Amino acid sequence: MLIGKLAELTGVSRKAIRHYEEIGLIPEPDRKGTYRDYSEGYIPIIRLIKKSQVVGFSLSELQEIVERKSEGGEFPIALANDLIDRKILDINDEIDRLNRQEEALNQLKIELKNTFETS
Amino acid sequence: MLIGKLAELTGVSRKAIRHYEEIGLIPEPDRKGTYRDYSEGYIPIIRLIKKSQVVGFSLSELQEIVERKSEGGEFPIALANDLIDRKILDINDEIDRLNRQEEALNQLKIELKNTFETS
DNA sequence: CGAACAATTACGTAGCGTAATCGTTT
DNA sequence: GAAACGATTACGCTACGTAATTGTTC
Repeated sequence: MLIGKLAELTGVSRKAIRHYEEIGLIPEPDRKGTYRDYSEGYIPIIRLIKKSQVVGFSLSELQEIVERKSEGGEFPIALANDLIDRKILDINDEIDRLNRQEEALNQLKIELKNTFETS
Repeated sequence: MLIGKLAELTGVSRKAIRHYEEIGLIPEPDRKGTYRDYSEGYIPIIRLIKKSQVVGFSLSELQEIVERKSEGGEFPIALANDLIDRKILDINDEIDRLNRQEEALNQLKIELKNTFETS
């Protein structure tokens, strides 16, 4: 199928799909003339990338998993679990950071009030 | 003072300071020959930028406040309060998003387990 | 041949870090 | 003249969006 069809079926833009190819995340498909010609096998790969991004993974973090999937090997469960566990830790760190930012902002509000309030 | 001194006094890199100038966040300083020559007034401005970044503000969000400070006008309290309130809302949205991501990741772990576990 | 689709650059986004090359001040 | 400091490009990073221009397939 052509790139437009793959984009439609996966909900991922043509530009994004070409981007994945450019950075070596997915293998280069065959060409029908100058047009990229994707096999059905690309559908689950693109979908996996999309789903993974939604839960916070960057494209570089997906390299190894996607590679193995593209090679048709079995899904690397242990690796996936490790990535997930690390990502959960990262997310919690980020949440903590944001909570501290919020705290600091509330402090700032109070300081501004005390400094400028005409009471 | 030269840029190295300003960088040292504020804890902000020379490159960052030049960057603020490039994007019009701070006014162009005088030159002593080809060297940038900063007045004392730049110190609080650079420090304000740094502090604001720590609590989550982007450089573009600081444009208006920094401009007024550079012009020597009085500090725009109402504007600052609005920015802070909006930022707090943004942070809470982001925290919610991260919590949903974490939830999704935990779901994913369970699914992987159910799918591949040899029990 | 025209409609529909695709291909290939290339710039923009945020905020600088990191060279690389070269001029300046003491 | 050397040491120390500064200046000016320009590329790198994240993940594509958005043109702009041009070729291709039916």
